[in-house]
Amino acid sequence: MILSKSFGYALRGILYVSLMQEEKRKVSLDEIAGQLKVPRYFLAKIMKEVVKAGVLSATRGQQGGFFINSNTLNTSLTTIIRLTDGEEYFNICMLSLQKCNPSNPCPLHSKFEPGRQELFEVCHNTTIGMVIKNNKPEFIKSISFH
Amino acid sequence: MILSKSFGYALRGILYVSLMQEEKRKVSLDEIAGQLKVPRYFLAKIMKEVVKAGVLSATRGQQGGFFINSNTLNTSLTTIIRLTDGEEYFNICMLSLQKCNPSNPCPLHSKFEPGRQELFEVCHNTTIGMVIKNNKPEFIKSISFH
DNA sequence: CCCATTAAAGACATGGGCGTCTTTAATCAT
DNA sequence: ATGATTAAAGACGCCCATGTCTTTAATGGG
Repeated sequence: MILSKSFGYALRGILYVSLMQEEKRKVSLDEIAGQLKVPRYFLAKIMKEVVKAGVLSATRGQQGGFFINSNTLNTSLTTIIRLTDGEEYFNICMLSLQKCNPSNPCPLHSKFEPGRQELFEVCHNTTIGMVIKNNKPEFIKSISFH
Repeated sequence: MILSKSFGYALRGILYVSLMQEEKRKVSLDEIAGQLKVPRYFLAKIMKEVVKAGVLSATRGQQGGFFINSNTLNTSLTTIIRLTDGEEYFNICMLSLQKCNPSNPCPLHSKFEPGRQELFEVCHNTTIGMVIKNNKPEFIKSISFH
């Protein structure tokens, strides 16, 4: 697995809430999990972190739920990866060598660098808002199919 | 983790054996694990698979150990990844969507494709022999440091 | 032939990602 | 106010990658 399952759940959850927000309504955990066919309780944990990080907002109680805030659409994929896959994700050596770094590289460091850099750039330059922009009719379906 | 720890252990083990082979000698598991500072018993399991796949050869008994064969230097990184991270590694959707594929892509499929392709190409086009070629004096050290 | 040595094979333990359930706290409709 | 609804928080279990140990089988030295 290049990225964790948690990342997929988090991103899809955020995208779903952002899409629904066009209708100015809050979205409950049950709705998200149901629509995206994602394990409800597990998603709850992840969404809690997403809210804690300020990427989404949420209120409890009747008519409560998740909703976007001023950060949401500007959030980059790297921000989400940091939440779900850890701060160090982008620095871990492909050979799992702790001391590998640009100034003390492993034998494959330079080989892997372009691909890793490309993936990082894409994640860094892609925001939730940009993904939402490409608003195909089947968008919900495309993040719901199992 | 982009690639498993097992991949790092396998690759480093294969590289070590290949380097020692220049002195025409077999290498024991104890030597590999000791030199590379890798969990001995865990490495044993991985090396068994490496031998079973034909990437290295091995004999038991006194003066036994691991040694290279006609496949070793031509083995690509993708072959090793297939052993340690599974056949499907290169096809898994970044959002963990099972039905995501080029003809039914997730919203980020095309974004991730160039980076993934780059990594795949590098792995596919890089062989053990090519890595050995860049034979710096500190090569052993570079795959040994923890 | 016998024994030390070595990889192969299999049993078992651990840790973290993943998943489920229960309890608590907040919010709103009534 | 009260109760239904909702997210937050925490306890618990499962599975698989990782790691350890023991037993078995093969090989070569003496």
